[in-house]
Amino acid sequence: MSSSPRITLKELAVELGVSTASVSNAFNRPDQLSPKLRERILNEAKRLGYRGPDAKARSLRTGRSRIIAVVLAESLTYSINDAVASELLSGVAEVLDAHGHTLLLLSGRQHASQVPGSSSIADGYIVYGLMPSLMMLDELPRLGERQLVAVDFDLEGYPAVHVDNEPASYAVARHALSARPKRPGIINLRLTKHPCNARIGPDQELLPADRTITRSRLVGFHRALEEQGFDPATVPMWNIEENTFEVCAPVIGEILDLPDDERPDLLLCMSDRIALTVLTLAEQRGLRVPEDLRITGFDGIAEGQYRAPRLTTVRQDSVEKGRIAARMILGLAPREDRQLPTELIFGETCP
Amino acid sequence: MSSSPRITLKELAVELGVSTASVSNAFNRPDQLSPKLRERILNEAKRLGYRGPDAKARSLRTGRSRIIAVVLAESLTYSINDAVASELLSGVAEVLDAHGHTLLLLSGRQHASQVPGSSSIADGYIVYGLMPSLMMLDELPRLGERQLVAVDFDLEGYPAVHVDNEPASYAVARHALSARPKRPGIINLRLTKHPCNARIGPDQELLPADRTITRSRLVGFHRALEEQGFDPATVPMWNIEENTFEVCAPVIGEILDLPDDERPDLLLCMSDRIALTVLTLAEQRGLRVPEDLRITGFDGIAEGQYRAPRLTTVRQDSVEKGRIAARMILGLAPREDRQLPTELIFGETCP
DNA sequence: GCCCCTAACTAAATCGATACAGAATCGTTC
DNA sequence: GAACGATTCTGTATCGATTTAGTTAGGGGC
Repeated sequence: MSSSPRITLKELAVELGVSTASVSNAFNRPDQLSPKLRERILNEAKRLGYRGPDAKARSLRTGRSRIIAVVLAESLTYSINDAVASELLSGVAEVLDAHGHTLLLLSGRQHASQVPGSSSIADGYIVYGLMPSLMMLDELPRLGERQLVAVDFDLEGYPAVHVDNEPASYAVARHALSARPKRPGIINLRLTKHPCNARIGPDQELLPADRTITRSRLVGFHRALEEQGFDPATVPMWNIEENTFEVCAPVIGEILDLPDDERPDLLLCMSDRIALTVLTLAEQRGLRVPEDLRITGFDGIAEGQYRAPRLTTVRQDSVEKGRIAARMILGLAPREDRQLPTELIFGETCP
Repeated sequence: MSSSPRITLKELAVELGVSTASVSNAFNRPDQLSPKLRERILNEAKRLGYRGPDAKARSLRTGRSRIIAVVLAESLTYSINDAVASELLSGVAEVLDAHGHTLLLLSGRQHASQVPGSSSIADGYIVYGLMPSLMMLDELPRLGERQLVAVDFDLEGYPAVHVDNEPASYAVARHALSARPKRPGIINLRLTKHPCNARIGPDQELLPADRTITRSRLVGFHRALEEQGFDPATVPMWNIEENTFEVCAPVIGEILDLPDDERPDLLLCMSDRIALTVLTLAEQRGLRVPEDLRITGFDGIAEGQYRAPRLTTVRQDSVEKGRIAARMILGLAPREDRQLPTELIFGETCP
């Protein structure tokens, strides 16, 4: 209502003839002053329209803001819409909410180009799936030691929350290969060092296995392939840069339009979004799933289980990942690497 | 890396033998000092691991934080998962992102119980669907004048962003009634002044029509009903307190379990979530849609259009609502009430 | 060589609170 | 009534930057 120059704690103190300390205490530590004075202060505050201690000043003085930031690899818009990312956010939000903290969303992209340090208002950072490349290596030393948790990637010196990507992708690939497909193929997600939205040639440099989840998933796929007598080096791979239909579709279209004797009859996909896009485009082309083409995903998003055929995939509990990361950042859980179990889902896209 | 006591701008200035003003300028106004000095400062900053100006201190001094808060009526967890709310967020995020702002998520519930003013760190507030009841009337005077935009409800003195709820619900109801159902019913969403998750009796007090969108929707339904010769007072109504399957299901179960001659053969629902729950539960009971039961929704969420039968509903562009609200808060659009158009979708649940 | 103007830099006030150490007040107890 | 401890309250340094007004240095014109 009143847009008049905001009144400050000090002015309120002068008005009442008490010290600023008492006014501060009236709001923050009721036990430090008499109930009578406290009430007088609170009444006068209400009368003058004092909004309570200014959060900016308080956070400067105390060093804490009760804000936890989630730094997202992709744009905010993407992350809010992406099923997996929003599950993570939901888990984080649940814990923060319960402990009186609020959630600040930062996109890794923007983060990079912005004025350095613009983000340091939060008490802690949950970094989700940021590539270790990018600006992160420059940017991260800015953050203190105990205020960062990595999710779905590894970062030297900070705790990370993962699922067991390698065993999980091994398991799903092993299951898929048990049907003895002739021409398996792999569709990766953000696996190459440099952006690449196409087939991966032999000379393409990949991200290191010990830092990124997608590389771990590939290791699992390869292990299963080898076990079944395939030479992983000869199994065709494609790379997708962004986990959206729009970005996936062209690459997948090319795969499906290969001549019959070159087109894979099994596609191991690194995300459900990719797998669902394969499914949609395959159906459009009149390919039968799973007869002509078997498909597996990774994530276990709801959308994959609604429609028929249901996706064969690995379910990971992203909500729980978010909860754990949030608890770590709030100091409610030990700050140590965590690896969550996954669950194989047998759908109809690869029975 | 270094968890050592963070270095400050002042210490950096002392180290370099220059004034704090120059260091500040080196980061904020390159044109205010010689390139040579600037480079020297930046190098030394990097060497000492100075993270750039502290955001807390800066925001206190400048009065701006480049943070915009979205205050959500429900819990954060709910809002992130809810299709409509997350569309809104996505629109907000898109604009904020493009203009170098970040997004803080606050839940209206928490907001109420927390220390007053705890939220005032943001430069502006987009309040989404908060009930005018609750604590809002107490809490809001805390906020300044030009830093608030209401979405999907009205608040004296602040601009609001809506869709044309009354005409839209009139249109969908009119369409539904053209099939001449015998026993129409209405399932409302958060319409009663006091919580009520059951049938609404004649003595229940409803929220005022001029402030809440659900009440406007009811007005539209009633107008269509009257036009078709029904007395709105005799048309049964139920109320749902939270737009989730779990909360909807019991109430809807009761409706569907009514004896055949009492069970509505048309249910006008105030959200797609409600309508989809009706659809699911009706199918479970072996009711035929639309033969035994016609259903209409409101929102136009994707989920309603994937499955068969597709939902007959009204599509509102929540992403655009978010964009507009964000532009208003950033001062990129005039601060005035906006009413967005909707689109009637003819699905199979009420052909 | 002198004056003046611009560019480069600095000193110090300020943003709005919190929290420490210490002062005043009060009621007990001996 | 003096001594004492607990309670209540105050004065002031401090958090880490930004910004205004002002000072110094450098360069051009005559």
